[in-house]
Amino acid sequence: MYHDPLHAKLLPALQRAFEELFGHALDPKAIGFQHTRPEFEGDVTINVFPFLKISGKGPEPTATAIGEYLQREVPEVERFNVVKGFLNLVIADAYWLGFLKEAGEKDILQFPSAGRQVMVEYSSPNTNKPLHLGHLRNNFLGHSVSRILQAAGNDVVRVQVINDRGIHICKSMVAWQQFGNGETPESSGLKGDKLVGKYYVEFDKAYKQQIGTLVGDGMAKEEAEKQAPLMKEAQEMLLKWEANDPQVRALWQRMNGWVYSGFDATYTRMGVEFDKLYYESQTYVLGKEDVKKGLAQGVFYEKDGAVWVDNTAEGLDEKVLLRRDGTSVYMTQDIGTAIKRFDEFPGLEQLIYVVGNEQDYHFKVLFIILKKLGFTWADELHHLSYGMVDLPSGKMKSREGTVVDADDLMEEVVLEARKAGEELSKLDDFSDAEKDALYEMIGLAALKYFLLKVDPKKRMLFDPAASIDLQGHTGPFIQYTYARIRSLLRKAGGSDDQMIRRSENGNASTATLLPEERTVIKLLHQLPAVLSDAAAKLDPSSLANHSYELVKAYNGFYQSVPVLKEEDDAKRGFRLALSAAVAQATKKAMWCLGIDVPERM
RNA sequence: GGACCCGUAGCUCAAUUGGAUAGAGCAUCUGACUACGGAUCAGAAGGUUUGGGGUUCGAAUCCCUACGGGUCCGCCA
Repeated sequence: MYHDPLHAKLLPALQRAFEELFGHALDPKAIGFQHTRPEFEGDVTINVFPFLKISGKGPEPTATAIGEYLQREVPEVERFNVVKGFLNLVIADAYWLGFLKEAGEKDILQFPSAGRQVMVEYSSPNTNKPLHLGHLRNNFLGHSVSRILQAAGNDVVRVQVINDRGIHICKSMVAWQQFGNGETPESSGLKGDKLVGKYYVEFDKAYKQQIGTLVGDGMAKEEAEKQAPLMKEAQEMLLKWEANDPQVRALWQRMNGWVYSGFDATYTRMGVEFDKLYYESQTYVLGKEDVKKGLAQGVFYEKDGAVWVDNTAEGLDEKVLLRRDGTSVYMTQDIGTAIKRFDEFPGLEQLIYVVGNEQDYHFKVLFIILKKLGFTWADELHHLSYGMVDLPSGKMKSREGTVVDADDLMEEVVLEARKAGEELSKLDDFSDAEKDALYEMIGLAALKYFLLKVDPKKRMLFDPAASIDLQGHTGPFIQYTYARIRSLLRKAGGSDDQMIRRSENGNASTATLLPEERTVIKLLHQLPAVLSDAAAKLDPSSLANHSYELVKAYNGFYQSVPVLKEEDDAKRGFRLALSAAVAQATKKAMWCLGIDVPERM
């Protein structure tokens, strides 16, 4: 748990103030500190409206009384003003300078370890289709949340479940057998996941034709869907797979192997990673015993030979957990997998599922069931539910071919970054390899930032043109500011350590902070609280937006205040230290988003 | 039929979770380059926060309602 150091300083004094002035204890939670709006003088604002009943006075006398007390008792409070019911406190420069020194000496975005283990599950693709734009939002979110939690002092385990079994895989396999002529990734030059995806589409096409023929012969559509030879073959194959038929298993492993190497390439380019993989072919048997145990305990009940859970008391429905034939459903295996994870990781305290909001209901039910089964950790399960990504043309539909492929998209943003870079950058001394790496970094920053800056729970529109934009509220804008500061520091000569020592000199003689400097320091000062909040809410967007605010303020400062050109050594040192601190914090904040920053661009 | 999510500038998004005159970017217009890096900065214009009620010192935010957009509700995964 992170507490804003400034608020922590003010709170005890406020409590004393309430005792002494109004003879009333103050509930710490009732105080809502806010940042003073730029149009007023001050740094911290306290709204006194909630305390009028306690004080027995009007808003202005109440605020004035508290302000006078704080100014007298708290050294950091230099002066104050009162506007309506708002008490604006001006914090002394010495406080901000002290904070800046701290920001130079340590990573303000790395909290001490709390020894708390957290698992984040994300990505979790099917092996019959390549990754698409929706997976990008999922992966960037999951990866970013895992890094934010890590920065916030947690021990994070990243996992994914690979859906490597089932009728959909068999469809690809059947189609490959029939139409593939032994084609492989090597022979076709296709990425493995693309090749398998191609046969999944082939299956669908041929299957539809067969249905059409049968319906033409007078068969009802539903019947035709079942009777089509291809579907029968796929189902037979699934049975053989379940019976461990060696030939089917061999083909299955071969084709899944292609998919995995394809996925690996995509993940590598995306820059995401996993500590442990779960495969559904192994986990789908889990959960049955747990459900039976629950049945014996009376948590579940039997009806028509199947096992059910009744969630009507919770405002939900009844749900089957084991079919009449004793086989499990999707929910069963999710129950078993969750239990297995807490067994495998005895120190695990929290489990986060990054899954689209179309599964809100599923996870609600899952969490209720696990709670009913009596697991104490059930309260620490979270569904990080995110909205769908829409295209300007509407929803992505695989059947209509309007899916945006993840590999294609990454290729495109990098290409755009290259185009822009060749016009803008002055990096003639860069080798081709260095340029490649740079454009890769910039293109992916544009894409990641575009997807992460929006509140995850909201449905968002993916505008291809805007996503490759490098100006304004974008990832590359932040990268540019970073590179610019690094350039400044290089020109100043010396390491960051020297900057910090200079800032100590600066402390003594920088009597008053310029407004531009103050604005930047305050935004920097807020950053740890933003990180803490992002970790608590599992929301990278707040960190993304705040990082933008910070570098934007820095650019304003940079444009109007001289740094290297400043002749006063103390002032120059201080401004360099401020720049170094912004660069360092920005780099870490971007790391939390999974975005790299370049030294030059 | 039932449940859940969303609706903010022309467009894409913010708004410290109930606080001050609702802020940014893009697009449009105006200004700043023999540059501490112009992928930048300064400014203008752009709003009945979907409509209507309510709660209170105070509402984009909470409640009710209507409208609009989306999702889920299978002995599928």
